[in-house]
Amino acid sequence: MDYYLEYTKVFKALGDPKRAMIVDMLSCGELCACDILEKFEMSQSTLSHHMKILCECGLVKGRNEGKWTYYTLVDETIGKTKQFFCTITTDKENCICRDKTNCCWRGNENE
Amino acid sequence: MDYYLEYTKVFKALGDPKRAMIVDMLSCGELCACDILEKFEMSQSTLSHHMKILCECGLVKGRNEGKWTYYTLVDETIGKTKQFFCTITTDKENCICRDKTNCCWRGNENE
DNA sequence: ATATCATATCGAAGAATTTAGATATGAGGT
DNA sequence: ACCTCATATCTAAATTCTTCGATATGATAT
Repeated sequence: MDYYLEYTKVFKALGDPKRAMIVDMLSCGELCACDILEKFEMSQSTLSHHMKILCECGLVKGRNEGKWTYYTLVDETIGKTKQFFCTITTDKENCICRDKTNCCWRGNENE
Repeated sequence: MDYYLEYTKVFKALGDPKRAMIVDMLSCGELCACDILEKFEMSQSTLSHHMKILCECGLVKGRNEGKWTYYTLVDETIGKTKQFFCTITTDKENCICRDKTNCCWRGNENE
């Protein structure tokens, strides 16, 4: 069930309004952590934590330049996530609802 | 910031692989709770809790018929959520990154 | 080499989420 | 009326998330 897990990580990352807002900010181009921090009322360590979550799910990537870290959105992940969202919300031949086994999700056994 | 909050609820709901899988199952049409429960290794009360979260964010709605509850996806929410996802990941004139005030997210003060 | 700046990591507290068992509700059947 | 079935709600334990202060790291400037 890695398939679901991969994309639910992205959704979980976007499930926090501050992180969704950070993504929105990055949609117009690269920003460094300090630019983002300026806009929010949160500590530097909290922002760093949120950026890590956004990076770990693949939605954002960081680039170091001198003492700064610049962040950008990752188009490929965005595209794949849109695709995933469409897939799970659209009728289809090979949907899990037609799978007759009763084990489509059993925790971590297949990870 | 109700705008972000509204959709981040949907993402949070989809941020659990079991719930994403339930949505996938519903994509081919209405199912009752017992149909869904059959496919998963989870207790009835846990499923009921997950269905509540999916309903509360507007992604799913329930319909009672006799002793059964039938669930379906809500197309309108799906469409709006796609739109939101596109908006926050696409460059745009009125992006919050161009908003010069430094208060775009301050917790609940505007709710 | 030392000081400063930007960012990351650690550690801990509090809040929220996930889960299941027990119980409640409400519809149907006998 | 009573029993059973499907689902919801309550409660509580375990886990995960969020946040921040303190500290570490690593780059640049003096």
